[in-house]
Amino acid sequence: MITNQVNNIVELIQQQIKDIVEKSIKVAEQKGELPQIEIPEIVIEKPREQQYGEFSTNVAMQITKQAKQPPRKIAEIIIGNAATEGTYVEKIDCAGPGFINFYLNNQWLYDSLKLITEMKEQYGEITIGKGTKVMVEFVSANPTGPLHMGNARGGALGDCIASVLEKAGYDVTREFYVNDAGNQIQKFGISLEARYIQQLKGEDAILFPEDGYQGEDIIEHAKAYIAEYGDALLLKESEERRSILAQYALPKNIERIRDGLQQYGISYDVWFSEKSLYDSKEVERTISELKEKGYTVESEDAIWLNGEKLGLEKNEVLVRNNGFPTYMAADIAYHRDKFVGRKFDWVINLWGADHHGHVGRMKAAMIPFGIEPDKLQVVLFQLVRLYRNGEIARMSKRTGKSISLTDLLDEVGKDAARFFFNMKASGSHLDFDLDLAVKQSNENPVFYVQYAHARICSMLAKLEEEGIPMPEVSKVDLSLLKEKEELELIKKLAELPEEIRISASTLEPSRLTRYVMDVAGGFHSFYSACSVKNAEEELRMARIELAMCTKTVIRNVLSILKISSPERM
RNA sequence: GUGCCUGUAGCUCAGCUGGAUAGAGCAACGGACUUCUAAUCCGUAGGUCGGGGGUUCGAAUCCCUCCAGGCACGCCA
Repeated sequence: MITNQVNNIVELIQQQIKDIVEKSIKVAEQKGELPQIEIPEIVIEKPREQQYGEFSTNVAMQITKQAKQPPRKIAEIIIGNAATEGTYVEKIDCAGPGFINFYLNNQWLYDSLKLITEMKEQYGEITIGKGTKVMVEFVSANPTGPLHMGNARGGALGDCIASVLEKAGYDVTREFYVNDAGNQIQKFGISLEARYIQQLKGEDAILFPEDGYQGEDIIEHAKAYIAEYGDALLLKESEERRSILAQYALPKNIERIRDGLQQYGISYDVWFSEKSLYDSKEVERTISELKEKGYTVESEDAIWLNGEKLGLEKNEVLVRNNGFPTYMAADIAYHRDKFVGRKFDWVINLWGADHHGHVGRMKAAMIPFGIEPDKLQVVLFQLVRLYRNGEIARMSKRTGKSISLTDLLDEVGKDAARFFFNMKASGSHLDFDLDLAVKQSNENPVFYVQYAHARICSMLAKLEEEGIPMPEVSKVDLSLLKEKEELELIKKLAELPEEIRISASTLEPSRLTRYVMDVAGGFHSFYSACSVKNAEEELRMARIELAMCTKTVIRNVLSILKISSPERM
């Protein structure tokens, strides 16, 4: 049944079932048992209850009106005409109000194990992306200070979304947009200047701007500059002084951000500079194009994006009355470049939920350039609350400052951080329990999963030590695996490609985190119910094969999440 | 005030393109280590799916309304 084309057995079976149903309906039409039916999209689902088989469909209920017969009757007719030869389907019956339930023979499970053994680290890879060029832009933190918890969640989410899309066959580019131009860089310079003067001439020498960056890191930059270059800037014009200080500190901050993300397991394909959009006149060009196409209005000495024409609630300023473009203008130019300049077919942005107001505007702003707005997709994630000792934690234990990504990594480590941020759907609020993340106990799901992997490794090592030969899949009789725990575990393993498919299409890698917890649980149950070492030789071989496949699946999922798979714990 | 997100077991969350008796982990309680790692396993208990209305053969899921929490409504980004 396995061919090189098949990499998702669950999908294959669902297709088989759809074919069975469609053909059966056609046959029934010919026999006159059913009138001509416009067959709807056949939905195959997994029944909650084991007793209802592996898959079920509700077509009989969907076509009740067309068939002019009660659903159970229709189901009986479909079952009566179903041809299951050459498929994994063993039995079909009808239950409840008219569900058609499909029971499979175990061969699909054994074939899945063979598939895992053949594909190894590639198991789980599918081709639904068909090489589509997709960009995932995430974190894109302001380089005016350290990375915070929002960046940490966005980083874990964005990176894992990118990985999942790669597994699903997309051509993925990870990008960081560096906001190295515009207002906040001005503010950065003003803040640095104030700290610089305060360092040299005392706290009261200059009033620190109310909307300046308050962080300690600004003071540290000022001190570092003075240590390196002294007080010569005091003699310069303010504007030049600010610019020099900003240009001094900015690269340092970007470097720190890069290092922090590297520690976190994230590396980007592209670091895209906002400033480059000004330097290349791309912002200007974008604004004139909007103007030419009639999407702008001018009033109060400013140039506005015509919101009404784009179905928006209000107009948005593109060029201020002082002649400087807004962030919005630069962002439109940036996204135009993603599609028009760099030819991405699909662009995914990860933004904190506080930016949700910006989503509709940006998508609409693509229309003037002939870009389908839905090609720009924004994944919003809710913000993070840290808990320590059962209370909201705002400050770092070590530094006393607000908790940065680096602090988090120091405190809980990369594995726990990435696991926890990917445990919940992006849209749900996240309470991050710092105590739990480092707890080495069964309360901590990271350890639960990693322990399953370590347990397999150690078991296999022990068997090898005792001189027990490792199996060759072609010689193993997998059909010996028929204990409940064995079958449950294999079923889980067989679902990986389907889990990847769903995670990719919903952009929810959290699904995989929960999946790998299930796999680990399945293994632990198998482990305590079925002895490998003490099984009769043939069975032992099959069980070793199952354990090795489990190891492969856990590794593959953890590697998507960029979490380590320890061999011993 | 307007818009968006969230509300499911004691806690943290799945399920939400409508389907069969609403699921999982943790916590609680009771069991299992002379046996391949007990960082584990097995079992028990736990629910007005925020409230109320509606649509439907059927609603946690769709519509309306109210309540609670978060966020956004800048010539900030």
